[in-house]
Amino acid sequence: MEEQSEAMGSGISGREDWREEKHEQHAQVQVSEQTDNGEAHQYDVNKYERPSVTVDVLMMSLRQRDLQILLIKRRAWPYEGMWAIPGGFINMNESLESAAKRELQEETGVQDVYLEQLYTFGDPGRDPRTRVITVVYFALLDSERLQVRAASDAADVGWFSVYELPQLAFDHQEIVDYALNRLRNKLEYTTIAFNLLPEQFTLRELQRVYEIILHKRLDKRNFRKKILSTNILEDTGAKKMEGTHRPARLYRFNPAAEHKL
Amino acid sequence: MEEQSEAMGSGISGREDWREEKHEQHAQVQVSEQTDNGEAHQYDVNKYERPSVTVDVLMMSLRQRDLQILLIKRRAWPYEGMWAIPGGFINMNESLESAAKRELQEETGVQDVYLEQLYTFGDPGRDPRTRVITVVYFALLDSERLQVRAASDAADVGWFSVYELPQLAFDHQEIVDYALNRLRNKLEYTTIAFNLLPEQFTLRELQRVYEIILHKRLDKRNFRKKILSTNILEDTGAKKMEGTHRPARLYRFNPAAEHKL
DNA sequence: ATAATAGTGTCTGTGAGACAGTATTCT
DNA sequence: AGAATACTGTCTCACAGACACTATTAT
Repeated sequence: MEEQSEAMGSGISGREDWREEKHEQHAQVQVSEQTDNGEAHQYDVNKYERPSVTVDVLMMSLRQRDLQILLIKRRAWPYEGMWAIPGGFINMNESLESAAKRELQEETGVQDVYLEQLYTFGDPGRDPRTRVITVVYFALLDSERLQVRAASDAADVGWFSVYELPQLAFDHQEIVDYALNRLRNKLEYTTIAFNLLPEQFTLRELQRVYEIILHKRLDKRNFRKKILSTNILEDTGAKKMEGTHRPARLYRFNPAAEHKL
Repeated sequence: MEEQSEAMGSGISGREDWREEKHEQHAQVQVSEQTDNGEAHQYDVNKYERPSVTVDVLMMSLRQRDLQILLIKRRAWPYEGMWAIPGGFINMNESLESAAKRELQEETGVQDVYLEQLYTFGDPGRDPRTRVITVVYFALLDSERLQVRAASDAADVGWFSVYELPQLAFDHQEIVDYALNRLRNKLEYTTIAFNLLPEQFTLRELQRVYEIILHKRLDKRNFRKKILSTNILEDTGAKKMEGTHRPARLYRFNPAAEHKL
C-alpha cells in the first residue's frame, strides 16, 4: 500500500500547543498537612521537578480495505518532518480520557468513538526536549463517519497503513506495534471489531475487518458459523446490493447480547 | 481472613517523600526551537502547569493460602489512618519501570520479581492535594523470598487479603479490582502464576495458586492433565515430604518451553 | 490399620478448522 | 450464458469438564 496523505481538517493539532501557547507560571499551590506528631507543615506541590504529561491518541480506521492510522507531520525540532501520533498536554482539570477525547475531536471532529487506554510510555530520553510521560489511548473509528471530514485539506495530517508506515518520530513505532498487538488480541475475545464498522454491515464486511487486522485469510463458513452462533448479530431485514451479484444481508450489532467471542 | 499487619522493614516508604523532602525549584530548561518560518523561539518547559506523576506498585503474594497485597498506613491528611498502595514520585532520570523497581526494593527489599504496568489513573480530584497522575504497576512475589524480610517490625506496613481489604485511601480499591482482574485473565493464557511460587513446587501447590487467585476450586485430574500436557514443567526428581502421607514430586518451571496455556 | 494427601484414566460434549457446491443478482 | 459474490453443512480432532479409585507415607 502506498502512503496516504489525505485531507483532514481543523488545523490545530495537539502538538501545536507545544510551540504556540503563552507562558504560564506554575501555580504555587499550598496545602497544609499534619505530620505524625501533629506539627503543621506546608505541603508544596512544586517541591519536585516534574515531568510533562501528554496524552497521545492513536486513531485507527479501516480505509480502502486497509488498517490505517492518523499521523501528523512534525514541523519543528525534534524529528522535524517526520510523522508522529497526535497528542497534547493534559489540562489540569480534565481526566486522561477527556484529554484523549479532546484530541480526537480536534483531529477528526468525531465524538463517541471507541476509546481505550493503551499504555503509558515514559522512558527518560524518549523526547530530547525534556522528560515527557505520555499516556497513550487508541481510538477505533468507523470509516463511514470519517468520510465527512475527508473534504478539507492539510498537508501535515494523513492516514497511513499500519503495514506501510514511514519512519515515525520518538518511540511512536513501538506504540503502534503495541496497539496492533492489543487490537489483535482483543479481536479474538471481545466485540471490539464492531467499532470499525458503520451501524449496518454485511457478514463479509465483518469478516474483512478480522482479515485486515489479523492480516490473514479466514474461512468464510467457519467465520459465519462462529459469529452467528453467538447471537450478537441482528438481521436488519435489509440487504446490500452492489455490483452484479447476489445481494448480502445487512446485520446490526446487538450489544444486549453480552456474549463474548 | 483477618487482617494481616506483619512486619516489613526498611523504614522509608515512597509516600514519605511526599512529606519529608526539601523544597526544590523547577529547573528552568530552555531549548531553542525552529518554527515553520525559520524564526527562532525559546521553548520553555515550564509553560504549562503540570500534574504530579507518581508510580504506585501493587505487590501481590501468596501468604497463608491467601492472595495478599502490601499496604501502607497513611499518617497524614488526606485519608489519614487509612491503608494505601505504596508509591512515590518519579525521579526525572528514571524510567517508569525503574521507579517501580525502586519502590519494590524500598518496601520489600526484593529484586528481580515479575513486574507489569497495570494502568494509569489520573482523574482530577483523585487526590485532594493536587493533580496526581499515577502509573500503577503490579508485582508478583514468591512467598519464600519474602519470608526473609518478615522479621523486622513496622506498624504501618502490612499484608492484607485481597478478599478482606480495609477501606483504602484514594481510588486504591479500584486499582486493586483492576489488578485482580488482570491477574485472573493472565492466569488463563500465560505462565504468570509461576512467579508466585518458589523455584521448586508441587503440582498441588501450583493448583492452589490458581484456586486462590480464581477464587474457585479446580478439579485435580483436569488441572494436572492440562498443565502437564503443555510441557512447561520439568520434573526435578526430588520429592517434597511433609506430613503423614505420600510425598509429592517437585517440579520446576521450564521457561524454554514457550508453550502458552 | 488409619489418616492424609499424591497420583491416575475415561467418557462426553463443544468448538475449531478443513473442505465444495448451490443461490441470486446483473449484464 | 457468464460473471461475481452470497450463502450453506459435514466431518474430524483437540480440548474442557465431570467423575472415583489406587498409591504411598508416617504413626
